Amino acid sequence: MQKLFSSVGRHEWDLPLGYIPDMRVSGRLFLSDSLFESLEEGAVRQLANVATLPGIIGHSFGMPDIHWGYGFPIGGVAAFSEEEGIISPGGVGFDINCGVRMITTPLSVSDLGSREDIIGRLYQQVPTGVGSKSAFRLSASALDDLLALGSKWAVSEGYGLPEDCIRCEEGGYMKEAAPENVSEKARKRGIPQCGTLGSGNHFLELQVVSEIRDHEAAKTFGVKEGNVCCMIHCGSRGLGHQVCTDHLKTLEKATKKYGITLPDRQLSCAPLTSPEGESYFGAMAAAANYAWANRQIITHQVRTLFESAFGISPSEMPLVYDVAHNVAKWEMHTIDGSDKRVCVHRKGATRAFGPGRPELPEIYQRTGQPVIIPGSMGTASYLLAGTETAMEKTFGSTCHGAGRVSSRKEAKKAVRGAAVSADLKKQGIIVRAPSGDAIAEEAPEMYKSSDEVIRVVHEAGLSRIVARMMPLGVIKG
DNA sequence: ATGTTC
Repeated sequence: MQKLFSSVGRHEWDLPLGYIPDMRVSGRLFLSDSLFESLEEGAVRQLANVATLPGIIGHSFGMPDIHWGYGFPIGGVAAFSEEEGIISPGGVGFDINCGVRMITTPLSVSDLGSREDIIGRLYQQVPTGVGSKSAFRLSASALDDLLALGSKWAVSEGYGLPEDCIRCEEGGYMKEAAPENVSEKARKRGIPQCGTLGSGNHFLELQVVSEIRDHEAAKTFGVKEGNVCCMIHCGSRGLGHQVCTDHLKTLEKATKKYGITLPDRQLSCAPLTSPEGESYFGAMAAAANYAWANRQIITHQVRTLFESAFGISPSEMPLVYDVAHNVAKWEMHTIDGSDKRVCVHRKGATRAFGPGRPELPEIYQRTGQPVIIPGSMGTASYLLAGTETAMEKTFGSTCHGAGRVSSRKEAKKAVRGAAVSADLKKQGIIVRAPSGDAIAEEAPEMYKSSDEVIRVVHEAGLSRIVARMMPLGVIKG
């Protein structure tokens, strides 16, 4: 695959116009030589397919964790102009605003006591698994407020601290949310699931900060070596999935209506200025808000448990940041020397805004935004900072994690959950999940190393390593 | 990712 590309910088490669017909811009892939070995032809094809979409600006980008997805590659980034551009659910993903947040604690590993005990209590507190339901009751009118205001709604209901919201992208909610564009079916799925983790690679993990690489930024982010922290990775559950399904149907028709020709029907889309495009945007934003509220309520559950287990107050467990890695957003970017409003799709990619961006809270103005990249189960996670280079090269974007190397089906054939758990326990890592299969599918060896993906984004300048965290215990769906 | 195939 590598010979298709030309080198244009450190770990930076160009997929030229003409790889497939009708590309409007070239592809731009960030990858090391060793990661090229596992690059799928299908993902390259998808990178090129995205480059044919109307109104695309700059390049169709692939992050080093790129892999084959629905329509767009996972690890894909594309920005579209306000005038000519489109919006596509394939560029967001089914799990709208799947994302990650990180909370610090003042505890050291020895303060935790029995890891089995605390992980067991977290497992009881936070429902996990496919179709899991929350003890938390949400009325239909509360759901409307939640869809409009995300984390801000959750905090106003008492599930968090006021400063939590400013430590989320968008302040914890997208103002463009249009709850009225979320179907009854999606609402029905969403009502019982708020405050639940879901399944697959979603997790809640206790980690220890094992290494600090940038002491100044770590201090600003409130991260200390040897301290325990908590990482939460989840999304918009059945509600977001249903929003995607519903709008794919209308956008498939809209694609025809507006005379857009596509190399792949999974790229169904509509002009950003069309009623269909605007309707999806509003529904997507509402689903994104659901995901922020979901992560906020889970945060509250964790803080409540830690308060009773260790006697520490919620304010001693501040949020470092909350990042979205499946979403499309309006952002201002400098293009050919002038500021332009563009719609940036990040699908399995994380915003990595550098210092001085007005979207960032005052505390992170000098460092750039915290970028949270989870590892697979049992492997390191990273905290990084956004950079000026990301602003210049990738519309302020970086990777989102380590990609799979084996399918879920292959994983279940290859390993047994009990054996994976036993192996991790030998390393001192406790795992709780509703089924053995859930653990087998997520076994560390079924994923690429996050270390290599992180090395590429750091060396390419798309973000800067601040700290590395190792898992202590994890609950999975 | 997902009431794991309306």
